[in-house]
Amino acid sequence: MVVEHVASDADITQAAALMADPTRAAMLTSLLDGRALAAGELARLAGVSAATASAHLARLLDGCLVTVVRQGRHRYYRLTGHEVAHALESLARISPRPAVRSLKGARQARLLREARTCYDHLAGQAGVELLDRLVGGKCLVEAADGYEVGEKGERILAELGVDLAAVRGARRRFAIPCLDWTERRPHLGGALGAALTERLMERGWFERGTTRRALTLTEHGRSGMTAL
Amino acid sequence: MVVEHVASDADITQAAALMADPTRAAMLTSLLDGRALAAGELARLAGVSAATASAHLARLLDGCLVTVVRQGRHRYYRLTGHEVAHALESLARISPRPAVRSLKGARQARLLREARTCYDHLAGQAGVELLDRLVGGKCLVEAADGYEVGEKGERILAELGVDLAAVRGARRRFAIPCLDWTERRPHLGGALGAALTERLMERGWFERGTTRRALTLTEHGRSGMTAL
DNA sequence: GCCATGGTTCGCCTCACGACGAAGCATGGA
DNA sequence: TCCATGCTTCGTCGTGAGGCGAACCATGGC
Repeated sequence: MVVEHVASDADITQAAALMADPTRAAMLTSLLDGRALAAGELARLAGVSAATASAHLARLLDGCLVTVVRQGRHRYYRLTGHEVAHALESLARISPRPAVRSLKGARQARLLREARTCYDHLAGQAGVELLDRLVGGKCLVEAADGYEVGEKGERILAELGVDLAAVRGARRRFAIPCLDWTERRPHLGGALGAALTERLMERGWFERGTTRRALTLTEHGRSGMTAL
Repeated sequence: MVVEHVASDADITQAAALMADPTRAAMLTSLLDGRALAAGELARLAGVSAATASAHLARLLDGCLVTVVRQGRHRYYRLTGHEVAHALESLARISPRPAVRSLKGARQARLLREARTCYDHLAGQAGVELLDRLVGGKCLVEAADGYEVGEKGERILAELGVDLAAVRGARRRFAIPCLDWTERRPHLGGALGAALTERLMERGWFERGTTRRALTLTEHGRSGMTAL
């Protein structure tokens, strides 16, 4: 009899070891807001090669810290659940400085939930609302392969500056529902989602926050959104 | 710009790395109940040599996960604060099984708080109460070097089967206050604390729990305690 | 069917970490 | 003063984890 609490210890070391590597920690903290990110995106964020990232993601997957969803040729990784996020936060809270950062963190998380970019298109509460309004107003109609643009939609998108012909020409799915991981409902992804987001940014509907992927809906954007 | 959240990441990896090693995890979980344990005790619990344990403890100290108190030739290590305990618990909660164990853990922690052994003497609520009663009843009186036994004390200790002469002959401090890390008040340590605890166990005041260091105060013990 | 792109697998290298024994300090008791 | 004990420091060794490039699958668009 050498060690007590054997079972607990094993669990702790397994999870802790997965979080102990800088590369994996960068990946995990990037996923902290609940989004799902593609493997390549995570590799870029962590600053490692695709091969290295793949190995790390496989280990995180094996340790049940993340789950993966295949979507086309992408694999979207996401934290398994709030326990993982919770553990990451409690670890970050240890050492030098105390509670100050946690307030900032909570505020930042809230901002990210309100509106953010998901890779290159709008997500968060605002993203989900936008898709709701576009579909509800028959601007977009569900199609076999995502969404198609209705008559009213063509007019509105043109007004917003979206070049539909160019969007259709992109080497990319046209308009697809993308599951929003904080709202658990879809927002608009695909080439159209990206182009529309770009135009809305240009027209001042949103402003970039401190985190770069965090967005805030401006007054102008709010009135534009309700007018849809 | 490669990695976001740089500061957080660093903190996470540092703390996580310290918890990721099985030896350190064993030490940390042994300290989870808030006690302070001597370096040698931790080495034994983790199943490593004194040299190895020393190196690990130095790292834990450096990472601010534990603090140390020198007491004679012993060095008592203890978790820095509840954040550390919290992080350990949240890590243990990840992976395979969900909440079931946490209930068991909470129960066990409560049992340990009520009564336990601190190396070889009584600690926890019962340990603190015992010292309170012994001092309150003038069985023990404070001395320069801890406690001395009063007239009434000699009689009572004899009744309980404590061989005072033998205790005084031990190569060890006679009777000292030992800070109880869950109650934050002293219980009785030293040779007398150990001998008295041994006698009380023999007389059935306490029964060993599942964790071996956990004790439960029996009815017999309860009446004996109040009669002091 | 062909190419471009996103991910994974494979093989190799490096280096940091953990383990131990022996030796070195400190403390406390006789 | 001397010894026993508790813990740390030092030197050495072995293993394992992380990093990369190249080659290998899978998917989607033309």
